[in-house]
Amino acid sequence: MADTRRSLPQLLGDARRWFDEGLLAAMATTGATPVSLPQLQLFAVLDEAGTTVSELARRMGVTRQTAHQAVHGLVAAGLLEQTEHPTSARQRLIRRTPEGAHAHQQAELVLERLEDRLAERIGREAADALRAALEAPWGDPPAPGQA
Amino acid sequence: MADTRRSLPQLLGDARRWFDEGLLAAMATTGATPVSLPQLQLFAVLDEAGTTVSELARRMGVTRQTAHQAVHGLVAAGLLEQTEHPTSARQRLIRRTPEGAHAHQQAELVLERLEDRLAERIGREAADALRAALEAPWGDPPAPGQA
DNA sequence: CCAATGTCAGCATAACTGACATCA
DNA sequence: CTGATGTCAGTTGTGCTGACATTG
Repeated sequence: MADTRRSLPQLLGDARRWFDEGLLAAMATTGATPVSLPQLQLFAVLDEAGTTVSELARRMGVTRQTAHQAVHGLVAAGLLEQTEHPTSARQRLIRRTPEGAHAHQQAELVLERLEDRLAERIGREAADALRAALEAPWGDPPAPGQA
Repeated sequence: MADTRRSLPQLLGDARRWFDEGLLAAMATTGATPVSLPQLQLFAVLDEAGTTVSELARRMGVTRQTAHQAVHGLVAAGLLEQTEHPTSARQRLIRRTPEGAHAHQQAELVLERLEDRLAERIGREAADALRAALEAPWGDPPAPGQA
């Protein structure tokens, strides 16, 4: 407590770790296919219809190559599959296998429970306010020159 | 928007990136000694009196070795120094050099400004609520067995 | 020819585990 | 002797950039 207060970045990091640890632990107990954190993140940006790797990369905010790597791992694990695009031969659709869909639902369920747990501990209003603040449009990080 | 809402971990990660990018950019323009992100994180857990590496590791939530590595880099950069512990010969105190103290203040100032900027964009109440929610005691991540 | 895509390969960073010497 | 500390070393994971073939 020597310091006035902990820095926001650090608090944000701790909060994220809280969720990540809970999620990983819960997924591990399901006994199913072990997934890494970035792979879970990839799941979060998937959609039902199927998507291309480039599109996934844009949604995750990483490069095509990074997304490709994550997809590759999940394909190898049998949770995703690549199918031919109906109209375009250069694009390949990424979709979940039945097992992948199951894991996906499992992960979303765990996340919901974690959020409920958090609400129990810090109060529903605080949890809602947290989500609201995070969902608000923050814009780009301020450039120092204009500060 | 196909999905109901983005996952909290992802939102938290984005928020953290927002601060990290702004902080790094601002620090870069000061022209001073270039610091990496983990090194900045290390600065955040320092105190005036001086601390041991093991203690810093505990505060950061990482292993002794990881903390040691970060300290080593900052010592090499001239921002930190290791001095002998007054009473114990096996412990070595980590303290800031004058230059390190300057960089530290600089970083804290930038962070304050970033938080103000955020308040301008999402509203003061939302920003305060965010900090309040993050500072609340979350406890340990829930174990899946008891869910 | 040009732009976007999917892919492979190499590199950098940052965390980890293992091991060991030192000292209370 | 035991435990905590500081340190060196190696390893793993995750992201990046560079390069190239393919296709619309």
